[in-house]
Amino acid sequence: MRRAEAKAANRRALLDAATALIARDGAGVRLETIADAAGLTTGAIYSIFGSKSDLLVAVLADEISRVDLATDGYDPALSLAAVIDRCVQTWIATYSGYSKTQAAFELHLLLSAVESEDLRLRLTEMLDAELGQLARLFENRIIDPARPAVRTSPEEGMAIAKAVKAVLTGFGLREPFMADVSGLADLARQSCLALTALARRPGAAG
Amino acid sequence: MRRAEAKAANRRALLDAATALIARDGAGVRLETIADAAGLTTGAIYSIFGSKSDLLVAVLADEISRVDLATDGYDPALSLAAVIDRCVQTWIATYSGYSKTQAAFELHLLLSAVESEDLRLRLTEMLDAELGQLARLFENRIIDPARPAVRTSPEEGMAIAKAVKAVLTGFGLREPFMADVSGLADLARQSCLALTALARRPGAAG
Amino acid sequence: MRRAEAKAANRRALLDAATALIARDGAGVRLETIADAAGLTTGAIYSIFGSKSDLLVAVLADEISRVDLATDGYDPALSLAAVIDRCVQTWIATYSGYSKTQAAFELHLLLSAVESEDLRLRLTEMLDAELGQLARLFENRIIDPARPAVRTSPEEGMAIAKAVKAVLTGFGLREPFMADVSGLADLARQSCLALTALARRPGAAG
Amino acid sequence: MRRAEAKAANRRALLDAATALIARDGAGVRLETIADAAGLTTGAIYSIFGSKSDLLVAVLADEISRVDLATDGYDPALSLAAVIDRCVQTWIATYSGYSKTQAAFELHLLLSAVESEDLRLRLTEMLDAELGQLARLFENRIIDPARPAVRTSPEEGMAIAKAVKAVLTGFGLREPFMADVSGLADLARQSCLALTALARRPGAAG
DNA sequence: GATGAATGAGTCTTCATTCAT
DNA sequence: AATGAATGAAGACTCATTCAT
Repeated sequence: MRRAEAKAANRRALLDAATALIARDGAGVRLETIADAAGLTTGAIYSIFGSKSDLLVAVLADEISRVDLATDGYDPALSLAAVIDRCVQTWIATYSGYSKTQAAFELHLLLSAVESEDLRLRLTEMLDAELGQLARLFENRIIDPARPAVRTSPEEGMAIAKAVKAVLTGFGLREPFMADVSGLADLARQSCLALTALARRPGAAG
Repeated sequence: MRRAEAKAANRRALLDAATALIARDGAGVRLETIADAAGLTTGAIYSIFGSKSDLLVAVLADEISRVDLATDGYDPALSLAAVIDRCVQTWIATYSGYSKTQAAFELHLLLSAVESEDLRLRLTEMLDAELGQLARLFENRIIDPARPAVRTSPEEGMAIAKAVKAVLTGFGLREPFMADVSGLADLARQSCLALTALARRPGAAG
Repeated sequence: MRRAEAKAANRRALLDAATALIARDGAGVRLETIADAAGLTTGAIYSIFGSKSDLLVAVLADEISRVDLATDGYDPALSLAAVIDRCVQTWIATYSGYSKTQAAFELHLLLSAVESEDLRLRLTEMLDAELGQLARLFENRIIDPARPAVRTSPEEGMAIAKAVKAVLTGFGLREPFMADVSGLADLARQSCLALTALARRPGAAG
Repeated sequence: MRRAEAKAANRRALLDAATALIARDGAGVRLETIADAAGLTTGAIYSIFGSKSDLLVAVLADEISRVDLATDGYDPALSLAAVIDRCVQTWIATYSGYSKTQAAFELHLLLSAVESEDLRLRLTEMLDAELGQLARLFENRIIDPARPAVRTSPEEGMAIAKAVKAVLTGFGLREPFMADVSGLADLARQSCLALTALARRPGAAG
């Protein structure tokens, strides 16, 4: 089984090299650059992934699966705000932690997917799955600690998931184009927390 | 001065053609395609703009200046929520109105800006100016109609401007990758309105 | 007659600008660069010269006519060596005097003429005329001061003219590609003087 | 090692095609023309040489190395005149033998080298090496058969080398621009032989 | 399974030239 | 006579992809 092991190792090396290079230079990186960084050749990419597009998809899936892990094991007793806060913190830690390259990475991939129908469809699938996970995290949550019986509906969970993702994506995308980024992470956090309003029922306001 | 007029007309024709084509096919469009659509030749693009990169910048500036016009003339008496609502409505009308092409257009431009340092710098400048306009729109606004004397500070105006822009950008970017987009515009609107929470002072909550 | 004067002035300005720029950048210079340097536009070049090729010919003719002037008025009593020496001195003074740009200029023109049949033919004509002048300068000259009656024949004059021109051209062409150019002008001079041997008859050696 | 062989063969085919085409059409030849003539594609040129400029350098180096071979194995006992004569004969045989194309070829390369700083520097290096070889060929040679002990110094060898090269270059360059080229090769030969005068010491004349 | 040399389609850019003003 | 905006043909270079080894 040496062959299989070697192939898996090469696969991982290419994935890592691609992730780092896409984050730095965008999805426009040359395959040769990626192959060189992984100590292989472009031919290996075709042996393992089949095409550049497929490599991008694999890189994206790999990245999303890492984030997915982070959405596991949230205490069902946490309030909506607390869950949102943890999600955002995780997101910020994940993306800012890698000194902005990770945020750039996702943006690069998302944006290049706009150009490719093939990539777009697969990405839609993956993002939808991610959204579903997030939505489940946000449903059946206490909205107002003063009224613990009132919980978010699945629809509200999905709405909040979409909104949270949009906010994080938006901040991530805008960040490279902002002259003053001080306090931006905190603003992103506050903005996400403000989204709890999406679950606040008219009747509850009284 | 026929010459100047002709040049201005050609410039506009190229700008319009480029805007439409970038929205449809991305910033990767061939210059010849743009030139053909404008009834001119690639040489004209170089005569007028100097390079493809400069054409992109011009298209972007042109587009932003159109949006700028939309931020003029807001009644100073409007509440924060009302102003945000109007902004979002304008944005939705502008971008959704063009059946997704405009959103795609901005994303395409952002994409190419991420790849090009030159473009990124100029875009930063333009977006900063746009953010400033928006911030001024949101400052000194009534937060809670019940207490008309309490107004948003310039800092809050800027924070809300950044957040609103992030939300709209995020929804715009995510939209092409969502399986179910029904009610998305309304969700975007509600999300932006939720951002009024960014101006709600701790002391005011009591 | 203002028109004619202005045209002549423009013609001269373009000629000077072209000469300087070709010497610096080669015959590949853009017409716009030349026009700019002359304070005119490319259209003016077409009004005055008709085409780039014609401009190059005009520049060349202009340059040769300047050198022609230098071949006038040589004392018929001078020996062959003395005449050669004066020619070389003049050449060196002319070309080195302009801090190497003039030599580069002629080389640029000669070399670009290799590419264009049209230019080549006209250049052949002009260089032939120049060669004829030079040949007349070298014919009927005293070869050996000890035997003043023995003179160079017209054929010898032509042969020496061709050889002198070849030597000067060769040094001029090689010069930009030499690491050590110290003493090169003197070497060129000595080489030309050595060419007097072309007129030394076998019988004269005894 | 079939791969390496194939690559070497392709390299040679491109070099040969480039040499022939540059001689015929100048350094301005299209890469596609060269590739076609070699039975390859432009991509191969980039794979093997990296750029057009590098191809030109390779062609030049290749050509010079061929001439280098011709400077080997000269009998140390030959007199200066004899060595010069052999060099010139070789040169004439090489360049005239190819019915003007080789001369044109070198001129074309020199031309493009004048325009490109990069090429110029590399050419300077190569020509300097060539000059060194030639200089060694001319040093320690008998100047006057009557006085075999008197030999050329290294400095004289270098001076003669420079002069011989200049003469040959000059004749090569002028040749395409001469109306009457009959006897030109012989004139070039006689001119080079006349350069032995550069080694004739004042004291030796008595 | 990996190599890497070669492919070949794709596109930006340059610039001599034209011509309406 | 000069302007300068536009033309349009030409050509270098890139890079994802293929395939014989």
